[in-house]
Amino acid sequence: MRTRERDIFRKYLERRGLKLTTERQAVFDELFARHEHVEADEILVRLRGKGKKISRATIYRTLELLVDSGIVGRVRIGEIGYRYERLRAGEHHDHLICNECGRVIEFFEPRIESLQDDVCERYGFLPLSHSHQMRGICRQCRPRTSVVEAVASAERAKAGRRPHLVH
Amino acid sequence: MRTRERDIFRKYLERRGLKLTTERQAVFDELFARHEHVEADEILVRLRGKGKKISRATIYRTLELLVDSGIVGRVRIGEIGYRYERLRAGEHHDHLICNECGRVIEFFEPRIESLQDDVCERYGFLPLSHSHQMRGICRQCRPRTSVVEAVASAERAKAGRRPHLVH
DNA sequence: CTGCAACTGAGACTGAGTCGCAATCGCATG
DNA sequence: CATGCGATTGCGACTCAGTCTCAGTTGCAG
Ligand SMILES: [Mn+2]
Ligand SMILES: [Mn+2]
Ligand SMILES: [Zn+2]
Ligand SMILES: [Zn+2]
Repeated sequence: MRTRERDIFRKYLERRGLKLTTERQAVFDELFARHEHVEADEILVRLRGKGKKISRATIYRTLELLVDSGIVGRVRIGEIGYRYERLRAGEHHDHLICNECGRVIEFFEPRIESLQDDVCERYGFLPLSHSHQMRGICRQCRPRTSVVEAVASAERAKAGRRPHLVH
Repeated sequence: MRTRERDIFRKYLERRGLKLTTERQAVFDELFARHEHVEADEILVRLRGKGKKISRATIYRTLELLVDSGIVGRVRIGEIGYRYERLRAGEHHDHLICNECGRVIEFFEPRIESLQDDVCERYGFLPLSHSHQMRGICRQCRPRTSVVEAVASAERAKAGRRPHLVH
């Protein structure tokens, strides 16, 4: 399984004169085992839990390679740090993030993508990448959290760790 | 000047039983003096440069209040840390960020905003905030950096600090 | 004037991510 | 098999934005 992306990775390493070591294999396998948004240290504990011996530095170094090769995405989901996710070649998506349960919903809206290009053209800007995410309350959490309560919740949170309400 | 936002801030503090101290005034003034995307430590050195005595902790604490009050925005422009910008009440914008010169261009595209709501509705998601930014090469940097060179540049950068090409 | 909660500065602390380096590996060559 | 050599790894030190603690200060209400 995942031979498609494994090939891309192997070729990427080859082209750079790098080696497909067992450590790099292990990180790859862990990331491509299932689709999720996982942080670097989580990968570390999982691999260690499986009895594999690997260091934190190697995890980070390998993630960098995977991201550069284009088959892994690095996204800011929470306030701090990055999460990594496998990508299917040629596909793209953006994220909805629930402030209550942390759930991550992926979406793709071609009309938004196309309007982005319009905007860039308007400014003579050559787009190379973008990140677009919305934060709020997901379907599962909505019944429990009405609109007014959501605002109140944000209000309350100001005492402790407030959800990242940029803009 | 900026009495509109200053009033909002004052009322915000009042409602919470907090005080409008000289330190908080100073941070407010520095932020609202001109429109830009500035980091916390930059505010510190500027205020110190003006002979004001203020601590880093107070800067951060005040910025948190300003963001909570809704008159200041906190954005991730670079790879690390946040930048702060004054906001005009009721207005909103997103960002284009140049990978070459760091310039930040603000844009607002109502059709994107509206499509965002469509997407959220599709998933039963209640949107509370969003962040949307595109990275690439700005008009000023484009003549010097052709499309192919931009890719090559990204390629080259993989050795050193690569530009944040998420997705 | 007094009391008390809000504030502040200084510096210790946290935690994600990076870096330097010595030991090791994988492989090609003779 | 021995040698050479760049790539790789683990370890731990390090960085740096941001947070926290705490003791001393301020400012207002009673
Ligand atoms: Mn995703
Ligand atoms: Mn802006
Ligand atoms: Zn949820
Ligand atoms: Zn530029």
